[in-house]
Amino acid sequence: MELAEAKLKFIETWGKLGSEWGINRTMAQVHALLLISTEALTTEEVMEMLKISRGNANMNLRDLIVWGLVEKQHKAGERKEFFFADKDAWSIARQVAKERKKRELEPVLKSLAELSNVNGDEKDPEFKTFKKSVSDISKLAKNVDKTLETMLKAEENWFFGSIFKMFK
Amino acid sequence: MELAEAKLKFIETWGKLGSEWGINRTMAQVHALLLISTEALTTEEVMEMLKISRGNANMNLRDLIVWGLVEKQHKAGERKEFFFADKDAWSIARQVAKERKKRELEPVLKSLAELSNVNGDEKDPEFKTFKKSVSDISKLAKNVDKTLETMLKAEENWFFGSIFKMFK
DNA sequence: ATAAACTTTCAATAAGTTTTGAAAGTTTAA
DNA sequence: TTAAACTTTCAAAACTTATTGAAAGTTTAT
Repeated sequence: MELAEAKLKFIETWGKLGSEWGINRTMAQVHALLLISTEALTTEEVMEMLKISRGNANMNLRDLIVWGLVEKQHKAGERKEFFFADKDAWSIARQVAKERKKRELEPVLKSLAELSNVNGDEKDPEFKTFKKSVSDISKLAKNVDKTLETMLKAEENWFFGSIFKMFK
Repeated sequence: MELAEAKLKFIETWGKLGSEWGINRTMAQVHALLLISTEALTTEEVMEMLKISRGNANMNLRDLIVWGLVEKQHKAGERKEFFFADKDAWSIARQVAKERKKRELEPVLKSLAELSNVNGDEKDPEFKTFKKSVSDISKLAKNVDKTLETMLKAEENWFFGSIFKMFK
C-alpha cells in the first residue's frame, strides 16, 4: 500500500473507532490527520484534507484542545494558527482516560453512591435485589476508577510492559 | 430515597452511561430494569415499565441476548417468554468486554496490521512519522487486546481484588 | 483609524439513529 | 385445522446529533 492511501485508511479507521466509542467521528478524524502529520496544520489545511467546513474544522480542533490531545502553535512571521497533535500513544491514552473518567465515570459513581442510600424493607426481595445490584456495580466502578487513577498518575507506560502477564 | 424512585434513577443512570459509550440508551435501560428485577419479566412488562413500543422492546431484548447479558426463560404452564438478566457484575463486565473486543478492537488491529505494511521512502519524514504513529498505536492496541484476553480467561474477578495496587 | 487576515458563532439544514405500530409470521392448544 | 396467543419484522416517522456557511467578532499591520 502507498503512503497516501495508507493515510486515508488510517484516518478512516481512527474515525470509525471513535464513533463506536461515543466520540464524534470527525473529531477522531481530525486527530488522526494531525497524528500522522509531521508539521502542524492550519484550519484551512484540515478543511481541505478532510473536506469539511470551516465551522466544523474550527469546532473539532477546539474540542481536541479541550481534550488535551492537540495544541495550538504559532509560527514566526505567520498570522495563522497552526495545530499540532501530541504523538505519544501512552500520553494520548492517558488523556482520553482522564477526560472520560471525569465526564462519565465520576457522575455515575456519584449517582450510585446516592442510590445506595435507598430506604426500604430488608425483608423485601425486590429491595434486596436492588441493593445488591447497586452495591456490586458500585464496587466494580470504584475499582475501575482506582485503576484509572493509578494509570493517570503513572508517568511510565505500564501497558507497554508486561503487567498483563500477572493476571496469568 | 424510596425504592420506586431509586429504581427509576438507576435505569436513567445506566441508560445515560450506555449512550455515552456508544450503546443504545434503551438497550441499557432494559438491561438496568432486568438487573434490578427479582423475577424474570415479559416483553409486555418491559414495554409498560419503560413506556416503549413492542417492536422496540423486542429488538432490544434480542440484542441483550446476543450480547450474552440476558437469557430467555420459560415458565411451566406459561405461553409467554420471560427475560432474565445475569446479575453478576464481573460476568457483565466480561461479557461487554468480550463483545466490544470482537466487534471493535479486532477490526482495528487488523487495519493497523495492514497499515504497517505501507511502502515508502525511509528518508521521507512524512513516511517516518506515519510509520511511527501506526506502530506505537499498534503496540498499545495489542497490549489492550492481550489484557482483555487475560481478563476474559480469568474465572475469578481480579478487579474486585486489589491488583491496582501493583501499579503503585 | 482602517482594512485585511483570520477565528468564532450559531441558526438552518442535513445526516444519522432510534422508535413506532401495524402487518406478517410462528407456536400452541383444542 | 383453526384460531388465539404470542413474537418478529420493517417502512415510515420522530428524534438526536453533526455540519454548513454566512455573519459577527477579533487581531494585526500600516
